[in-house]
Amino acid sequence: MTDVSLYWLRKDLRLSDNPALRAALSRGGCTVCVFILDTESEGALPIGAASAWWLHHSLTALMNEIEGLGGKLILRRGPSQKCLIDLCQETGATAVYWNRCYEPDAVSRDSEIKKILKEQDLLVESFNGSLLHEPWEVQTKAGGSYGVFSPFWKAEQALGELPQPIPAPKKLPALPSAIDSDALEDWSLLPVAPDWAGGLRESWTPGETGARTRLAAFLDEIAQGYNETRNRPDIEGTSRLSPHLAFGEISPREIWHIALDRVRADKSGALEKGVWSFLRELGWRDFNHNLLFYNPSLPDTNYNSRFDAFPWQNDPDAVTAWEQGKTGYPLVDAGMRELWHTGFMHNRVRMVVASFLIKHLMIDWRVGEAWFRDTLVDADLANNVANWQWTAGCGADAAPYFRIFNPIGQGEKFDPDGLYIRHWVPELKNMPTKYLNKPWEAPPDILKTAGVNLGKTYPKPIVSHIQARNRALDAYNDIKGAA
DNA sequence: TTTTGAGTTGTTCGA
DNA sequence: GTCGAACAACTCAAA
Repeated sequence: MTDVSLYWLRKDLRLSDNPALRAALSRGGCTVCVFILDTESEGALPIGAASAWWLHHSLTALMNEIEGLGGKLILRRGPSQKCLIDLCQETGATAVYWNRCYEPDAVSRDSEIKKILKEQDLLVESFNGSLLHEPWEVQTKAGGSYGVFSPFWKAEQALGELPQPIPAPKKLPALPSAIDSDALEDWSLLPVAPDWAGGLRESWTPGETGARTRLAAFLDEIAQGYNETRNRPDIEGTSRLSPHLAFGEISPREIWHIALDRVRADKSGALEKGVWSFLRELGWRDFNHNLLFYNPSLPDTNYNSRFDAFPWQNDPDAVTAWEQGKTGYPLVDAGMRELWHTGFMHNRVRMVVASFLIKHLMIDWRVGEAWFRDTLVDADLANNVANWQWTAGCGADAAPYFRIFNPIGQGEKFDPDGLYIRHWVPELKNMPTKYLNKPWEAPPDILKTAGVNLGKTYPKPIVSHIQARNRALDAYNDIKGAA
């Protein structure tokens, strides 16, 4: 009679550099891999439609990988705790392993499950499979948690070398007997009618192999110029690894090692600067998870309570215009349409559209956060919430409030030839570059030649930039002295 | 305990 | 067109 171990997958849909999987396998005997679709546990967030699409394809890729190694991925749906207990009974498992999650609801759920399973005399172990360093590893000299990025990053780097990645297993033991598994198709993670996923299919390859290909392409072609190209939505200048990271298809520690190995092998030294800027973004990812871990109310509460008095506007029409990419500001609209079409938006444009919603429209950052979480393939609570609060000015280490992005200037600066705007806002594609970001200033004959009829073929701006800017500055001024 | 230096991503205005 | 300063003080983290 061999021991059976359970490996519970969550945000770690990969075989490489997987400490929980290694622990389960190293116990010998048989390892049952299970993914649970949990929409019922306390605090379980409804998964966004774009993320659901990604999850479906990531699980498909993972199932193929596992079967290729002789194993099987078991799918179950229901409250995590019940599914795990059922599976232990069905398989006779005596140990359960997982890689840790850090969101408040996941932490409390997992702690409870660990306690219950241990009470049943099961061996339970959890690991870090998702962060460079876990929140409690990076501490101030006084033993507290960091609220400012720079010292956090400095302290994190001072922790020393990260362990080498764990190689993927060469084979996975077949299960001794048949174990019930849901069919992935029955989870209905894909859109049926209408099938809006065409843009996603063209843009992405979910799964561990897709993640590695993306990283390799980034290091080969993009990393060297990353410092400059990262700000350009009109060119492929970023890594686009965020959804792969969000689902744990590649570990940040493995990215770290692969990238730094490339820097060391590069005699010219041209890669170093870009790669370090990129790795710093992994530091931000850790920082955001750290913030959420120590501030569990971050998703719905201003980190800086002074903003509790901010006069957010209730304006459903403005929100709809923003969501649909019909604000009349071409860069904002391009970004929102890219998001809707591909489940992604370039980082520079995310800042512009977020600033626009919060400051020009004075809509509560939580409204934008919810929309992003529902539509982004890389939707991640910690990153999303921390970045929205940062933009609003109420977050940790936040942007100063008077930093209000000018949607016109940002377009002229970072999409200088208008390629990005013309792609996502095709009704403006014949506008001369000079007026592309401000079609309302174009003379009538230019508009006519470009086939643009403002208010008909493309909206007039829903707010005036200068008036909206001044209104936002006034509102900030009003809450300045608030407690 | 007090002091000190520093702090992702911008815009506007006036010289 | 380019450049520096103003925009706000406040809080964090370390010495």
